[in-house]
Amino acid sequence: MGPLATLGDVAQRAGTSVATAGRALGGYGKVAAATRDRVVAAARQLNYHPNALARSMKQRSTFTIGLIVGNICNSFFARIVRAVETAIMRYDCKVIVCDSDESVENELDHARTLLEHRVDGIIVSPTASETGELSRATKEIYGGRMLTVFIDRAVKGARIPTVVSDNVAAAHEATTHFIELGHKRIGAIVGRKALDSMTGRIEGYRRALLERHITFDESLVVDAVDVGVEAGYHATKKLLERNHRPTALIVMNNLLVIGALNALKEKGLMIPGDIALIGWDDFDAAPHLQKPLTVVEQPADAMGSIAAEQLMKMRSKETVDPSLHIVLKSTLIIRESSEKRIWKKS
Amino acid sequence: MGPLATLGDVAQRAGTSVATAGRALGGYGKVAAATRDRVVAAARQLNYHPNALARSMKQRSTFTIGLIVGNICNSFFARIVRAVETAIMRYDCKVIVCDSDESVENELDHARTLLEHRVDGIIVSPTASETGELSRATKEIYGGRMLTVFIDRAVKGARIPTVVSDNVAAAHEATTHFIELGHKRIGAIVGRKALDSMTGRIEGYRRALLERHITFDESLVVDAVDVGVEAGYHATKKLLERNHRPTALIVMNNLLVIGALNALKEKGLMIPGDIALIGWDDFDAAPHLQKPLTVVEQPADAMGSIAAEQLMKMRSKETVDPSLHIVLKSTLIIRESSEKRIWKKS
DNA sequence: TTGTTGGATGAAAACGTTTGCGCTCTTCCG
DNA sequence: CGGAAGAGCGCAAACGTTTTCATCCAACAA
Repeated sequence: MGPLATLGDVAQRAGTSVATAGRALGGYGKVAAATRDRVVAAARQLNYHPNALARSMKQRSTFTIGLIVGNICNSFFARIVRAVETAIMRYDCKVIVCDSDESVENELDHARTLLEHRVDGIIVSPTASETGELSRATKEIYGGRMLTVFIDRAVKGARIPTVVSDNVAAAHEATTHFIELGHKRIGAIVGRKALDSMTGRIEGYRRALLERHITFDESLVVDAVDVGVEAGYHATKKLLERNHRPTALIVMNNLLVIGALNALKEKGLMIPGDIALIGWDDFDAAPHLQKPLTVVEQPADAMGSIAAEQLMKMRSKETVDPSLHIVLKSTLIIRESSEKRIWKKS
Repeated sequence: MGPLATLGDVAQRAGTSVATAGRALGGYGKVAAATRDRVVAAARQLNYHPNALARSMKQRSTFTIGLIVGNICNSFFARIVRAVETAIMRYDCKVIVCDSDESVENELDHARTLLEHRVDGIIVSPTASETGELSRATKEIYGGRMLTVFIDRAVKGARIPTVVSDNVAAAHEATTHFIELGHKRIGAIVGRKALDSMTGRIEGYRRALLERHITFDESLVVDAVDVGVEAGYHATKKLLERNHRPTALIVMNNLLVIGALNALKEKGLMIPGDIALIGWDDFDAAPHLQKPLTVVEQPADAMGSIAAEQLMKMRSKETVDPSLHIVLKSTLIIRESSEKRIWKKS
């Protein structure tokens, strides 16, 4: 199981210098056809595989980018990962995927590691929403030395290109949809209030209410604090145990909505009879739920590939305006969980 | 945005040699406390981040492993990814996740790339089931030069440690469950027949039938050829259009079952009244489907962490029997999609 | 005083590539 | 035939670490 063959070994076997062997295999510089053949044959015999570390050191580029997402088990992020990978592949680059588990600390750890590995750039769905929380990071890593693109979430005050979906508009549309169905008490479960994407969604929700002259009741908006199934369950339960229960509920994240379903089932509430429901981010099983789920669908694929392309632009020295915000439209997919119902006098 | 600070820069600023600076920051060798402080201060001022490439070159270890899975969007694999990551983290290693998209070609491309990056080892859910198909790969990469552990699927004839779940037993249990409910015509949708995991599941299904003296009807087993939602849809449709439709259906993969649901809905068939259903791999939404879905749940977390630990053992020169097969038990989670029903005389 | 430790340091060699430079040799033009 | 051009190739210097080895110096025992 000895050590791997090196360029030196190949050169020796082919009877050339290391330089020529490198040129023959690497496709740079000039080599005679006959020499190239000898080298290639030798390489095959020795099972030669170039050492990417050494190459990267010399070339000062790793042809690798990093991608830090909140939680790979969230299908929204999984789709982003795939989209970024396929987009990046076209530039002959690789992607290192990291999972921050929605913790600022992990996120920075990963960012640091990626920096140490000298990736050419990173795409991050930032866990914090204010530069304050990651001030050292922004100086040290994001935008300091590292080409960075933010995805899914913006960071206030950071001068970094960002690709997001239009959370305000989407929440506005979802809320209006409920209002037009006659709902007046509309609850909202948000992930972490502090996340930029979440504040946008709350804002859209608020605006839609005000527009239709419904007072914005702070107590109907519950912060699940965490972004996960468990958190969604507890937040929903808390909301349902209020004395005057909402007739409709918008759950602003993929995993939270599962938790919400758990809570609703436990309470024996019917959808949409007792309470109507809108989730965030579509998923394969959504049309097959007991009541097919109405969702706000974010363009995950487009977000991923556009972010990747921005990063590749920056990598090729094309300057990209650091205050660039690309905002993509979400769409409301209406299914039965928010369908019309007959109102008993309330 | 100039180049990153190097150890040389730090040494110069601290007034020491490169060697001492390295010792101070790297925690190896002996340094006087005072010197260390000077170096650390200098490093902080210069925002020094060690170059992992250079370090790895010298140390001949990257503290990184590769993980190649079939499809990151399949929640079963997503869970494996997470499990491997958390397990590997305990060894101060990183994980590079690759998505083979269930194609042998992509898988080998990724394996080669990982080899070039000199990862310390790889965990692979192999796309092919026979050494034949990846003969070059097994020589060049898996088991050739690279520490390898297979996960989820075994490869016949490959002498490589493998962690799988007991597919035969699980399929046997699921099928028997159906038989005990009175079903006699039980259909099966498999992913790619050639996949080792799939042959195991078919075998378990077959044995259960024979045990109860039900003839094994080849035409009830449909190979979806691909492992994806679309493939599941087409395969199920094909099966349903047979003249004598089955009364129960086992769908042996996470994504296929969604496709099956699509097909069933399109045909207007009720679950379990018209056709009972068992899926493979649990998912968050499964209990909330129109009819909560009975599934075979594989221990994805355990598989991931055990595979990781095996690999780490091998990495630390501990010899691991290459024919080691670790087989973990799956469990049948019974929900309503396979519940008892009243039989009209058939 | 002298010899012996041993801790702290620096010089320099590796790790495996890529690449600038210079050398040789052929070819081709005037 | 003289000389320019340029293809083909090798030497050696990088890239930024870690590590071996030698050196220096203080401390200490004889």
